[in-house]
Amino acid sequence: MDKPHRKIVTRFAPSPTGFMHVGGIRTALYSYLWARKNGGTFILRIEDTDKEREVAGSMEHIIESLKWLGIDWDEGPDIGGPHAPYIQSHRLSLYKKYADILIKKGYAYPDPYTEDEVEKFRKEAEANKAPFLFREHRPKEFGVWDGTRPLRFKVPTIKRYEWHDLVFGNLSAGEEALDDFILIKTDGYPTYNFAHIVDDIEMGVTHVTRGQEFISSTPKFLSLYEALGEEPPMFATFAPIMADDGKRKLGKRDGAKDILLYREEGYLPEAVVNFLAFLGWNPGDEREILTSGELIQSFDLEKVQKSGAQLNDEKLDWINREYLKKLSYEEQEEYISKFIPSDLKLLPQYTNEIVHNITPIIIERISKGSDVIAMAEAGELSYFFIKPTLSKDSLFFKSSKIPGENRYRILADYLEYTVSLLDQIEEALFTKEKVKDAIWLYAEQVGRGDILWPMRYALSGLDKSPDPFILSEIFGKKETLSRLHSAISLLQK
RNA sequence: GGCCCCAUCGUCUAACGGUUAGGACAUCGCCUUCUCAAGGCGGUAAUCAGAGUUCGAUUCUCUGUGGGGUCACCA
Repeated sequence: MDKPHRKIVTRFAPSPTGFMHVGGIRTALYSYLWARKNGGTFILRIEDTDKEREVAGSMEHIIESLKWLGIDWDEGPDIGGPHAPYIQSHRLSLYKKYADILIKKGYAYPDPYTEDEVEKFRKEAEANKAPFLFREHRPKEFGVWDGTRPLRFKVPTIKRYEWHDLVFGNLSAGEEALDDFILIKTDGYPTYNFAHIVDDIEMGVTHVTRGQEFISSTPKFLSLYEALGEEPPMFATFAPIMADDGKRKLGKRDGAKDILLYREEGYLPEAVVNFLAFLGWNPGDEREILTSGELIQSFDLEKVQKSGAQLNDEKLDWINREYLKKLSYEEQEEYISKFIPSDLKLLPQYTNEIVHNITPIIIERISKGSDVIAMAEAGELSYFFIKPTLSKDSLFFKSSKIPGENRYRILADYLEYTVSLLDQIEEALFTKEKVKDAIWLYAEQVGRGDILWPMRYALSGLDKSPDPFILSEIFGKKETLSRLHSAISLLQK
């Protein structure tokens, strides 16, 4: 392995056509990790040469997405840099300069055909089941380009190209992959094919990371580098992230969602980064949870998977949970309070102390990234703040093991005795251990299910909830007894 | 249709040509002395098919099959 003598420069170059989803983010992440691993430069460049498809606000949205994930860049549209500007539409004179060089060298010419004529050629090729090649219709004489016609590249040599890709290894393509593509459109903007190469040359990009869809146009890029007399960069191509059925590249139609939605759903940025890094790469050992520092250290483009990977939401949930557990207590508290619905926050019962107390059990109960929201919506959080509305039927139903006409009175008696036991505990010592000790002997005698369920239900009002001991501790003695009394009086009616 | 690429448990993946094919998520079972969740322990589960090379193929070669990409004044 020879050491690179040039500083490594990578770039992420999205076009501002909407939000970022996992596919684009993963490409950005790999590019970023590679630059950071090698102490190189990571550039953010905006490729806005298609004014038709551009969506207003996309650039800001992309920047926000990357920042949320902690992916930062050394040069970019927001921070500038030695190769500014970093927005292609602000660099038109540069593309013109390169176009003139190509014209001078005889490697560019105005396309003499109308769009309809070109379309006809394309149809003919299709009818003959042959790939469409513009160069077969290349005019004998090149006219003078005045900007009213598209400027086309004249492929210098028609030959088979072979090149090395960091991910895919040795690749090659035949002559049919080579064609006279458009450099500058009639609207004056360069095409991606032209602009990205000019920029990569100008910005000194050493490693081009990109999606698999660009493999087949690589010979065109290579021949353009050749015509310009420039050394091409290293390529690292990534297989696409696949949709749920594993058969199609994940697209916005398949539910690929805005990466920022993950933030709203309660996923931590570190978890999303960890998850995406592992979608098509792994450190080669059995670690699954890697901090971004460890990711940078272990990352290797050559170990990136060649085949497309499917999104696995459950694994994301698991990773997110792991990160949630790693947060400090204060961070967990902050995280939880962000997801408590605002109407609950307006209640007089809502206090920082309660949030503080419920944090560990909420964290423990989160099984999905979006569970916090789900719990909030289902009112599962609210029982900490609002005294539950109980019904006699629920108590009866769940405690049906107690037979006979007197079951309500029996239950009430149980709860009364529970109250008397708890009442003996000092308020300051009202911990889950103490409560458990006090209740347990009694519960063993009476029947655990019979007594623990009504107690838990009286406290939470829910079928499924944390155990009654932890609930008692969180509510405190006063509130615990008050809730038990409410249940008793209901049963005595 | 031409060209290019890919192929290990359901999913993400590991394995100098020699491993009882490993791990993680999911799933199933047990434990965690009431529920749910979390946690602990354990189980089920894979080399696309067929040839060839080799003492020996997940690994190398070929063919087939399946899948993906591409053939724009989109990126």
